[in-house]
Amino acid sequence: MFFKKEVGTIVAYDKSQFLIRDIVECGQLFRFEYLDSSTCKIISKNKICILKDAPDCVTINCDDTDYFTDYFDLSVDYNHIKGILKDADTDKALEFGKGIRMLKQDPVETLFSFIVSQNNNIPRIKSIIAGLSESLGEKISDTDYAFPSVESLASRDENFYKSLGLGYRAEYIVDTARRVLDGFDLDLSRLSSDEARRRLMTLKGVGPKVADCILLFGYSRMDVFPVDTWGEKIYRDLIAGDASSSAKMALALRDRFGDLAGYAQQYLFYYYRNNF
DNA sequence: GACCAGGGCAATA
DNA sequence: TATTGCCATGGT
Repeated sequence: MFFKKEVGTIVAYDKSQFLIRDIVECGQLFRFEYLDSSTCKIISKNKICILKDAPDCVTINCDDTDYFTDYFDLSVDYNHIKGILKDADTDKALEFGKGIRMLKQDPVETLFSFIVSQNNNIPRIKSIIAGLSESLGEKISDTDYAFPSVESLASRDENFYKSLGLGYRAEYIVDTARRVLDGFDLDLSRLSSDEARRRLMTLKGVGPKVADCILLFGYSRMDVFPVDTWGEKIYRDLIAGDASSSAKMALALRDRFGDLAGYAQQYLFYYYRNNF
């Protein structure tokens, strides 16, 4: 155990496996904002936390310490996981992103966020999601808004989302919001990851890569390995010199890392994206 | 002013 | 089943 809960604060003591920068910049999260060089605000669903970096620890200020203890996956020892994943191919990535936590994000927020993410860059994804939240989300502080509910997302039409800069993804948001309201079951707990992936892919705007991101970040399915342009580079370096179809590359990478594929993917993605 | 971005869809073969 | 062109928009 490397954390302590107090009233309104969680203290994470082990900075060899908990670093603000690695957590927010490794590509899993879009709702964060640096307040100064050592302070960062994260909004998840309808909850806010403030992370502060200190010499020997990181403090997490929030109203709901139980929620964020789970959110930051604090009961898991990531140094143990890194020990299992460590080999000549992963060594540098594990060290580079040593402070990563796999955030347990809200399924609805993850679903819509990663529909927005397709063929898009991270700064623009962040600004679009901020716009969605400000225009449709519940106000939760003087300056902050919750991620919109499915009901509010379904209440607007395609033109509204185009005006927010969503482009051709506008219809995906409208269609998916209506599907969920119409009874699409977001409880995937009884399904295998392959079954869950197939079901998510019946939603418009959700293909193999986005489905894997939703499973990994929204459902804590660690046996998936989302493959995008960076995943392709990782495949070429670690598995084979030539690229294959994204489905086959994802399968090969899953096969290589097994139940820890999702962790491996995050360390490798973050390392590749910042070093190549 | 290209080129790219945490890709997916629909039309082809 | 596997490939190909297109898609809106803004960051770099």
